[in-house]
Amino acid sequence: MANGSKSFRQFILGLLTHRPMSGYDIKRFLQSLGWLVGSPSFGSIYPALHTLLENGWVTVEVSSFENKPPRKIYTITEAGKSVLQEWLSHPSTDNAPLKAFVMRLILSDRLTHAGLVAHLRQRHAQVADHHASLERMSRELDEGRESGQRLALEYGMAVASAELAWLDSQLERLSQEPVSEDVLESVG
Amino acid sequence: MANGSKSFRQFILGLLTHRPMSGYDIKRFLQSLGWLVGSPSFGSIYPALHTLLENGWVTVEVSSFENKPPRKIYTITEAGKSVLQEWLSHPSTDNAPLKAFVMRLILSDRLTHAGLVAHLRQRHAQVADHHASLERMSRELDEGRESGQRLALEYGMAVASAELAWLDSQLERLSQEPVSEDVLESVG
DNA sequence: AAGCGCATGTAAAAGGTTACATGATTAC
DNA sequence: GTAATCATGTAACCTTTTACATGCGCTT
Repeated sequence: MANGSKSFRQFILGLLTHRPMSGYDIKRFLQSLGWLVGSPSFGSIYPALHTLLENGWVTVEVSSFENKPPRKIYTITEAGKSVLQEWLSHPSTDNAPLKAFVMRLILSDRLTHAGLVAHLRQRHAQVADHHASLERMSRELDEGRESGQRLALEYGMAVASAELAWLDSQLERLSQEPVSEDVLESVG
Repeated sequence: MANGSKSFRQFILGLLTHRPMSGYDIKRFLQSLGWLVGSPSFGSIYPALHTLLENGWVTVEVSSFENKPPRKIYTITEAGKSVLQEWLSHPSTDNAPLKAFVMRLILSDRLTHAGLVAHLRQRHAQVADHHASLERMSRELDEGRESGQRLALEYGMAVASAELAWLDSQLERLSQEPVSEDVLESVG
């Protein structure tokens, strides 16, 4: 494929469902999100937008806004919404150039209730595996030796535990909450 | 530089201070560590080892071990220990191809007590910034709108909080614990 | 008119994965 | 003898960063 990875273009396309944005807007948004999704450079953002445009999934409009240099505002098209929905419908089996879990979480407005639950559950399973792996390594490690490695394992387990707790609480909340109209809608 | 990023070669070199390993060993070790540091492929591990060898920072020994196919065991040299120490001595200002914090944590055996504290403190400051950024975004977000984004922010804050708590507890422990001989030694 | 912040763009280089090729050893 | 696991290696490809180049509009 031409420019940027598929999942990255998909994510940008998804962001444009929130509101029309320029490349600069996207950069700032991702920057403030920090390492939750990473902070891609302009060198990957602009080409990705060009590809989305070529595919007809977005439209551009140059907008000179209040004494500011002209900006290119990108808006998602119906075709764009359609392919996005198609992408979001099948769960991400592929690997994650940017943190796939958070990307999908940010776009979870466009997921069904069941889709969101499935996504959280899948993550829960993965993190539980990860935690178990670290715990096994920790047991196999000699007492006293390689204190740095032990420190890293404890760090990993602490973070994984917190993530599992959060996922549990969200899944709990989702199981109690009545299914709202919002999350049932698929395409806007 | 020739093969692999500098920080990746540095990390591999550091792992060899624990014990001599083959490329295969390194792969399995990183695999069980999961996404704590990422799981680089053989295509990046072997070339990195070759570069370390060319620089004279490691030596190889082919070892046919108990009915198994021959393996190339890499051992760190004195020159290797020297450059590793040099790398570890100045704090990582540069960006992180693999998770720099965890990499350094795993190698923290070779850090001084003060060096480890500094490393944890630096991470603490970064995570605190990150958390503050997410909190600010959360406040700026309209109620009810963009529920996915809010979910992602809460996720990020939950994980960041847990990390801060862990870092606090470790820094607390390190401030109480008498400085041991182990962590004062720099080169073995 | 020089400088700065905003904004877009692109080519080259770096970094890493995928896919393939090779070969030894054990088990069937 | 052939399949499976262990083990090493490499080249082509993909993605992303780095480092530039460009230009508008405001301020001094």
